[in-house]
Amino acid sequence: MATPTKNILLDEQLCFALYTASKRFNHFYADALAPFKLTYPQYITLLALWENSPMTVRELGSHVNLDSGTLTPLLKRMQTQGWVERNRDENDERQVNISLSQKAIDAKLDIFAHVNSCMELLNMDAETYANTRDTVNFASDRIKNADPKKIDYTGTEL
Amino acid sequence: MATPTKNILLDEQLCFALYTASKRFNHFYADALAPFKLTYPQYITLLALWENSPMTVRELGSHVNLDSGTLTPLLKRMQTQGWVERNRDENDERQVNISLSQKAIDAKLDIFAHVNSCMELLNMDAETYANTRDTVNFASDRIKNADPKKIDYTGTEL
DNA sequence: GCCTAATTAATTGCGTACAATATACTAGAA
DNA sequence: TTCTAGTATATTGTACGCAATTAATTAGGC
Repeated sequence: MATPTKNILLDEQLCFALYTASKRFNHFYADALAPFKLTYPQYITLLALWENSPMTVRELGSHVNLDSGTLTPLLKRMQTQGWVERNRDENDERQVNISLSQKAIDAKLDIFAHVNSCMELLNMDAETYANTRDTVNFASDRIKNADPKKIDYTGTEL
Repeated sequence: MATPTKNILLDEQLCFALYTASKRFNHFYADALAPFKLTYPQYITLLALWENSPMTVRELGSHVNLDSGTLTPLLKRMQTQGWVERNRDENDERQVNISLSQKAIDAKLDIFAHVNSCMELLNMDAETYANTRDTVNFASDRIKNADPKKIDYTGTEL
């Protein structure tokens, strides 16, 4: 007798919970960042740069987990809007150094204050917030280290 | 004396944890679904249809949280690849009914079996998996109900 | 110095996401 | 019936996200 295949229900999937929550946060930040005309990926790019500027495109990408295919056009838009500057490295012309503009340096505290105000709407105490984040990061590590390419497909040909 | 603004560090943000985990799952499923030439959004569309077919575009969208701007082209690609059929409703021609193709009905158990095999790579027992999902969904509800448009920006003009 | 392998960004192509708009159709009021 | 408000999908425009490729530059071996 064949082993019955375990059913998969959409609303029970962790992937779908993460996918939905991530999109909702994207929408949340779209509204929260509207006064600054920033998108969510642009905001996390600024967060990374506020911690460490300048960085090469590669370094920046390793912090925000995005590659040059995403970052290059994103950074060009941010440059157009005056948030960052892009300069070829003088010593190694393969590299492009991304640095904060004065506007970005000046706006930091205003953005932090406004985002912090918006975050209070979540009604999550610091402990719940931290526990949730740690739980997500725990799962995230597991996902990162799993490689489905190792499992070869043995079912019917398409 | 002014209140000091609370600092915001990228790696401490729940939004970034969710954003990263969601992207990693997307990558995980890209590999897991490669034998079937399905993307992750296409897969959750199939999950919804396997539970209930046919559905109108609108009904489907309410299950997977996507609007027609995303679904219309996605469903056209899935139709081209033989996963779904699209038919105008005879009674109400505004609606388009999306139904599973025979190929999708036949492939269901093969896809479930392969995805389940891949999921074992996560090394998460059922309880941890369920707790993580519930924790994410709890936060997701909070994010959904928060509306940053209610907070007006009082900082410096841009 | 000269050739080759490695490194870094940029580009290309495809597939989402979603706001805003347009189009087609339906149903209800006058 | 005709006008109108509402509904359902499609289209348009902008911005990711990432695999794959290309182009430019650097560094290492000889």
